[in-house]
Parts: sequence; C-alpha cells; structure tokens
Amino acid sequence: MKMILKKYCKMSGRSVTNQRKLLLDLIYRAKGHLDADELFRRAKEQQQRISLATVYRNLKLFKEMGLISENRLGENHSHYEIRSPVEHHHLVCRSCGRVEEFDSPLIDEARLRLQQQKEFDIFSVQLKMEGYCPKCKQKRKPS
Amino acid sequence: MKMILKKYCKMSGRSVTNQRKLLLDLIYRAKGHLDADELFRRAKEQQQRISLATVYRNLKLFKEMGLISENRLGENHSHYEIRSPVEHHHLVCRSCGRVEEFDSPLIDEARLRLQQQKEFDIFSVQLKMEGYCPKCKQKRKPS
DNA sequence: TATTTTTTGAGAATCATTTTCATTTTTATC
DNA sequence: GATAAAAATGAAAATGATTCTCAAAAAATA
Ligand SMILES: [Mn+2]
Ligand SMILES: [Mn+2]
Ligand SMILES: [Zn+2]
Ligand SMILES: [Zn+2]
Repeated sequence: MKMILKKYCKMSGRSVTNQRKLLLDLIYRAKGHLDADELFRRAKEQQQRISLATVYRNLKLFKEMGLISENRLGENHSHYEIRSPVEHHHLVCRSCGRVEEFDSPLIDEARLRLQQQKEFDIFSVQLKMEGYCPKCKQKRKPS
Repeated sequence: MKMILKKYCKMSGRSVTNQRKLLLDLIYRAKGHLDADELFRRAKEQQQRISLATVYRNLKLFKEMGLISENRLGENHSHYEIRSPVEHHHLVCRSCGRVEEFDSPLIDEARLRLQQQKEFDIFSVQLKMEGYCPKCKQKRKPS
C-alpha cells in the first residue's frame, strides 16, 4: 500500500502525507464498503487531529488516482473501497442493507456490444441490483 | 396520464391535486430526463404559486407509486423520467453529458442467474455505463 | 538548513433535499 | 351544494453530505 501510494503521488506531483498513508491503509484493511464518516472515525483513533475535510479531499484524490472506487449503495452518501483489478457489482437488500458482490461475463459482453453499437469509448460500468435477501424475503411474505 | 394518476391516488388514499396533475403531465411530456429544478421551472410557468417542496414531495410520491424512475446520471442531483414497462439503462458521455438509453437481454439474463445464485428476490436493476461519445472521443485523441 | 510548494484543520459555505407548520385544497358526509 | 375531517401545499427553516476558504503546518526541493 505505502509503496503504491508513494508511486502514485510521485507520478502526479503530490506529497506523501501521514494522513494519506493512514487513510489509504484504513480503506485497504477495511475490505468492505466504508463511508466518509466511518473512515473519519477510524482515522481519528490514530490521528486525533485529522479533519473530515481531509478525509473527503483524499477520497477524491484516491479516486482520481484510480486507487479506490466510489459506490452509491442506496443511502444518500457514498461508500468507498479499494479498486481491485477485476470489476465487480453490487446486489443490495433493501430491507436489511446486506451487500453482495458479484461479477458476470454477461455484463462484460453487454459492455462490448454496446461499445460497438453506440461507438462510445466505455471506461466505467456501474451496476446495482436491489431486492430482498433470503432472510428478509421470508419476513415479508408470511402470507 | 390523468386517469392513471387518479387510479393510483385512489388506490393509496391520496388526493388528486392540481399540482400532481400538472407535475406528472410535465414529466410525461418532457420525455427526457428532468431534474427537480427544471421541473419546478416548467411547473411555475403554469402555476406560479407552486413550491419546490411540492415538486420534491410529489417526485417521491410518484416514485413510490412506480410511475417514474429516478436516475443518477453523474451529476450530484437526480433525474426523473416516466417509468415505461420495458426497463432500460443509461450510457453517459463523461465529456458532454450526452445520454443514450439501451436495454440488453444479457442484463436480464444476468439478473435471472444472480437471483438464483444468491436467492435474492430482485426487483430493481440500475446500470450506468460511462465513457466518451464518438464526438468527444475524437477531441480527446488528436495524437 | 532555508525556501518554495503543497496540504492540513477548522469552520463557513454550498447545494440538493426534507421538514415544519400555518393555511388552503380535497375528500367524504350529509 | 354546504360542512367537517383529512390530506396537501407554500414558505421558510432545517438537514446532511460534501466542498471551499484561509491561515498555519508539513513536505518537497534546493
Ligand atoms: Mn464492492
Ligand atoms: Mn432514461
Ligand atoms: Zn435483507
Ligand atoms: Zn460526448
């Protein structure tokens, strides 16, 4: 992580700060989907002086660098996660908020066809499906 | 439109107001992707006393009723459109904002497979692809 | 180490959307 | 159609996520 951060910062003429090292590390170790506030809370545990503005600034920066991705999972704020080389999508339970990740060659195929058909140069695919997970499905249908 | 509105309002015990009739009609006639402000502007041309709060309230209501759909097309506010029986998705040019609509049996197939695999009851699929449209593609690559 | 450049923290500002509440409109009842 | 009860509206304030401002601190460069 630190090596990667250094590389990317150098590349774009940014400084490597303690805040950046900490934040990227926390996102990396979280594995899941973090929102800005949760990241801020965790960061403050180790750098009590860090500011929420710094969290937002650097989330934006990491995203520009391609290190993380931003998702809207149904709430009115964003969640962030380390961007892995293989793209994935999200299936969210609208009742309990559970998030399942998935990928599908069908989506990749759809992208390729669309690229040809519309002659766009497509660089981003965001797919979110919503529904009820097995548990919530039951609770809703005791009919 | 008015018949539909009446039906849905009755069904859920809501009143049929002039504001609702006007707003739904404007969305219907717009065909494209309207945001709350644009809808408010157009509504005011015919009911100068209408409030932005009423616009938001009723967009939310129409959405709950399943009459319209809400999309995030890349800006930090929502766009709305009449919900047609056949689902469609969006391809957005990140340079000029142009929006192309599409649907694909591949996506439907992916949904079915996922439904089985994860045992979710899926009722919503939102797919947004981003890229550069043919025109913007050229401008960016004069290499 | 000295100088220049970038980033940070704190708080104010922004902007889309929601809430509040008194007033008006709609609905249901007669 | 008039009347009372229920729901919706307008205006303004509140909210909440995110961005901006600017003086002070840290990092990069010389
Ligand atoms: Mn994910
Ligand atoms: Mn559309
Ligand atoms: Zn669930
Ligand atoms: Zn374009």
